[in-house]
Amino acid sequence: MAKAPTVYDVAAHAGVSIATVSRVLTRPDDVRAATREKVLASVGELGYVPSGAARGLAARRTGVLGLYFPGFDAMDEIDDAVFTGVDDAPHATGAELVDDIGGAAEVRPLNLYFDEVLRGAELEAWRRGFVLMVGIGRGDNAEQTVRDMAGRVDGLVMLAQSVPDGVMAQLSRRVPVVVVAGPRREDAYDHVSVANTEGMRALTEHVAAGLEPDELLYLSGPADSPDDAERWEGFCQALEARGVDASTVPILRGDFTREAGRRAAAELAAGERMPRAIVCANDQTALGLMEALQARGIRVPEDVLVTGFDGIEAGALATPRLTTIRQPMDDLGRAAIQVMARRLDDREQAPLSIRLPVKVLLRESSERR
Amino acid sequence: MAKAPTVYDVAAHAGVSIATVSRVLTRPDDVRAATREKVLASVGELGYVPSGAARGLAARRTGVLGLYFPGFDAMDEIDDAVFTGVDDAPHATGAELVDDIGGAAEVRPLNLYFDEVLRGAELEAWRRGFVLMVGIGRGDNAEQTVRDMAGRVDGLVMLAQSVPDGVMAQLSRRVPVVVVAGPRREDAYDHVSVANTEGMRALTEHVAAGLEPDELLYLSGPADSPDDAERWEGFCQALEARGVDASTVPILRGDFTREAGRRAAAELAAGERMPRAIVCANDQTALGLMEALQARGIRVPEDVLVTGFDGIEAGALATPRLTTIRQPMDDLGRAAIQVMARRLDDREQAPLSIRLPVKVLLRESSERR
DNA sequence: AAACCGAGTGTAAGCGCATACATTCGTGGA
DNA sequence: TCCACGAATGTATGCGCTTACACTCGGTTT
Repeated sequence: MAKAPTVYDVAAHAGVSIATVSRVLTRPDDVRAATREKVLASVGELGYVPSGAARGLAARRTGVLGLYFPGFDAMDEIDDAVFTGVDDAPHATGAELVDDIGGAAEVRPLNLYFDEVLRGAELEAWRRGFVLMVGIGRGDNAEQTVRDMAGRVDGLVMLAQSVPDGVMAQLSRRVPVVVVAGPRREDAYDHVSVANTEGMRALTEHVAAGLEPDELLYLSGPADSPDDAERWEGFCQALEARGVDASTVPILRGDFTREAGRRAAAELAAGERMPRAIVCANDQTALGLMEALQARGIRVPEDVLVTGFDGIEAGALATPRLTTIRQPMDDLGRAAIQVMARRLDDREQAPLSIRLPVKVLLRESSERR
Repeated sequence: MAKAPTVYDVAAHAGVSIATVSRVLTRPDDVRAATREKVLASVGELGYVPSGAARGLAARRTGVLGLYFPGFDAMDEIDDAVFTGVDDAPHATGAELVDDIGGAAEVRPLNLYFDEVLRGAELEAWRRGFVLMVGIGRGDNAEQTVRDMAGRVDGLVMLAQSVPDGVMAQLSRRVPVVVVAGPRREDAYDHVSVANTEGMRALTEHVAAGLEPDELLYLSGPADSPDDAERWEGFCQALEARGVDASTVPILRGDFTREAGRRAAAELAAGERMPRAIVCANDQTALGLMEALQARGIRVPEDVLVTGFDGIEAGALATPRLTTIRQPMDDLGRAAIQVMARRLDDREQAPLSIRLPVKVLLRESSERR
């Protein structure tokens, strides 16, 4: 790795000017075939790889799109404490036998979310000749991370609420910003989200059919989640379409974790009566709830119907399988990149707001018997 | 988004030279406190975000690390066909009710692999002040993708076998390369992998204890997989340590898919006798095998023990829960970045080869009753 | 008081490419 | 044969930074 060759080296080697080398690499058709071959041969021989930095600087476009997610601080601190890594154990190797006595792994929903959106975004970016840069906000320099990214990309796709509004406004002065999964809001950004409200409304209409309002229970997510707000809105719409005042329906506040579902089960078991159907704001909570209910001898769906939201794999593997709403997370990522591409084509057009449809998956956990 | 401010704008606004602005941003301690405050105020006021391209070009370091994986071509073509996206349905929204009659989703192992490694790598990169760029090789311009990345990063972490050796050699002339999960091999690159062999050896010793060689069966992966080769090696070692010639053990060749497990079950059911224990080269295959065996009335583990390799979540949710080997994929990503950081510190040091330990998770699918 | 010193700041030279513009080449028509 | 004109190539500039080096200035040292 002595010293990477530059355009100058290639030009000299091929006996042409650097402009010709550059053209061969960016618009090959502008160069005579014979010249092109000569240059390409030199490129191959020297192992020339153009500098992205120089390209970006000269062309004022980097060909890179950024994908930024907020992270959970707590999770990373735990990881830090456990990990020893290369320096501590350079020769660590071997295998340890462990009697795994079970307890389902707590899957972190945001991660799954992240994974799928990322995959979709990467695919679409690739199709359009972009490279993806990913960043997860962490700790108090989260803002620094996203600023860094903003300086290196042609456009920034951000999960909603991942940075303060003021910061986002500043970043958007430098690069176009597409907001993913945010609340419906009138602002200057392009938005891509899923039909949270419509999905929950359809599911609720199905599940609550024939039930009195007080036979229902809504197990919510954290109060500051726009996702939860939209789902709750859908829940309310379904009831109000039947002329029911949604505020009469009992609600239990959770936080999207499995544990929240377990707590809710405990609370319900201790109370005087059990609802006939429990609509949960996400799958993790619904799974925790089912598990804890069943542990107390309460049957799903015979005694109580349970539904979730997200469509995580564990829901399909649970017993009974969990009725839920599948969000097309990978499409979310793809759509975000598509919207970004459109924005980069024409920076003046009015902000776009895309809403992707969801699928309500009816499974055994909500089956009337 | 009129025109992004540059150092010159900030310098003029703060009444200093561009060198001072640059210093405030890169080595704040070299600047008098009063000056620093003045500059930072201007930065804030103007919403200045430094250009990564210019920085990279001038400093000869980009602060970006690349993570490159090969992809499955087939998978992406399918996605393409299905996806409509923004342009086709700009106002698509709503919810569709679907009776989900089941059939476990086929989880694509490489994706999970990718997700976890990525997560670990991102975490470690962040801790060290790097940003991550991700790329998945696809189609015939896969080489172009990775070349592009190489031009934009300070170092490239690549999954083994993702590009031809020649290409990798060329790339490594430009940036340091760390190979993840590759075969043990003497070459000029840094390597990070998991203890495939040791893990499979430990598991086999446990499972095969007290069994005759012909009561065993090995259900392998594809012939060209270095992972499979290493696992097979561990399997053999375990037997040979007991003085058994591993070549006398029956073997069935699969390809890491669930379907391969189902096929194997059919084949075994049609044959004259059933082994007492089946060691599979990965979890997907093991799960497909268990499922198809049980569908034929063959009980696991009462009639036959089954083990996997990977530690995917579905294995913990299966009935019975699948004995397997958990690879620390996220640690793999983290270690790769650590090794890269070390390499960037000193480019002359001898190539490192790290091997991370695995955990053998003993669960019900291999429990003697 | 002269010479010296170091902290703080400014000046200017690139980094490696894309591209506007200038120049040369090749070709066909007169 | 010569000229015109488009195609192919070369020249030169600047993208927005970092950084080596030069410079200023107040405070020491002798």
